[in-house]
Amino acid sequence: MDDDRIEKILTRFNERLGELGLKSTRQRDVIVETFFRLDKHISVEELMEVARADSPRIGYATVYRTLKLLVENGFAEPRRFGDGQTRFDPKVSEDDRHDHLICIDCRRVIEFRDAVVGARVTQIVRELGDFELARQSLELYARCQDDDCPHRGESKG
Amino acid sequence: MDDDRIEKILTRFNERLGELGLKSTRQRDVIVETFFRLDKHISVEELMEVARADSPRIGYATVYRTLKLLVENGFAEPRRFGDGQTRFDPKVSEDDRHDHLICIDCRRVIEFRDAVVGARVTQIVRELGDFELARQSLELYARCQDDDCPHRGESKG
DNA sequence: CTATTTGCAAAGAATTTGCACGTTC
DNA sequence: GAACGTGCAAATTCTTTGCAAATAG
Repeated sequence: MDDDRIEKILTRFNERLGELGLKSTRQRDVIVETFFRLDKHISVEELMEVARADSPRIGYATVYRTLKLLVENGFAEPRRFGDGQTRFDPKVSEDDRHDHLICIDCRRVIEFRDAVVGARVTQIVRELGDFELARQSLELYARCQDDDCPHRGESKG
Repeated sequence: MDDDRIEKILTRFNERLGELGLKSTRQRDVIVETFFRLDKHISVEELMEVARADSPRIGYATVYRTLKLLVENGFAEPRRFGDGQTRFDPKVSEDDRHDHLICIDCRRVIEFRDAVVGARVTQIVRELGDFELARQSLELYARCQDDDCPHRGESKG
């Protein structure tokens, strides 16, 4: 993601913090910028590592707390792909929603966007009753048939 | 789920164990029967508790290991609804797939079945390349507007 | 100045593993 | 009786929390 866009998101986030009576801090800025710069479903560990290049004393707690704020305010979506880790996907607007296909052999993750599913989900929510949809996630677990897929054919999941 | 169906599933599971060179045991039988009798996305803790009514000395490790076997062999699907726990849904056949809507305020979980999403997923997988779909999961996180929903309007997720 | 935030270390929660002993095939 | 499974406790991993010191508004 380019710097301009990141700056805009950061501004939006800091405005939101203001509304909530919370403060803008150097650490939060670094974490948020790093998060959007990396721009993919990233684990806390990966984010920490990169953020520490900027601010070496940033702690796990701060990263977890900042990610929580991002999620609660619609700037990020948590994802679980079945290895033990929670990953986070940046979310700039509703339009940039995407979902994932995960190879259960090689753990490769492929993103895809699909309007049909999105439209149908809207309909389903309406049919189920009076709900306000906050976020959604569709994960497809599959085996890729690539020759370079390690453990090919081993898994049974 | 009725006893007849459960017995059939248990037989299928034990046959599968045989194919893999693994053994049928009293504990596995109890866990599998309990799991299908409860017949809903259940946590390990809940399953343990009920299974122990039958076999008081069953341990967590055995339950985790048996659930893993069920998942690997297509008899169960792991689910994560955003509280810390993994839940498991029984899966008898492809036809009985369903997905979930989770209220982020009251944590109520509503199941739904939708053929449109299912059909579209098949198509998406084909378009993405050479994959063999193993399982899928669609979760919708929403706020219910019920008066008895606790924490109504509090969450920001 | 006061309330919020940070970083650290400790606590907590969920899950996995090592191993001596039991059980199936 | 050889191989696999069980139960326990300890270990691991991920995440949250308590608190004294630092910082933002």
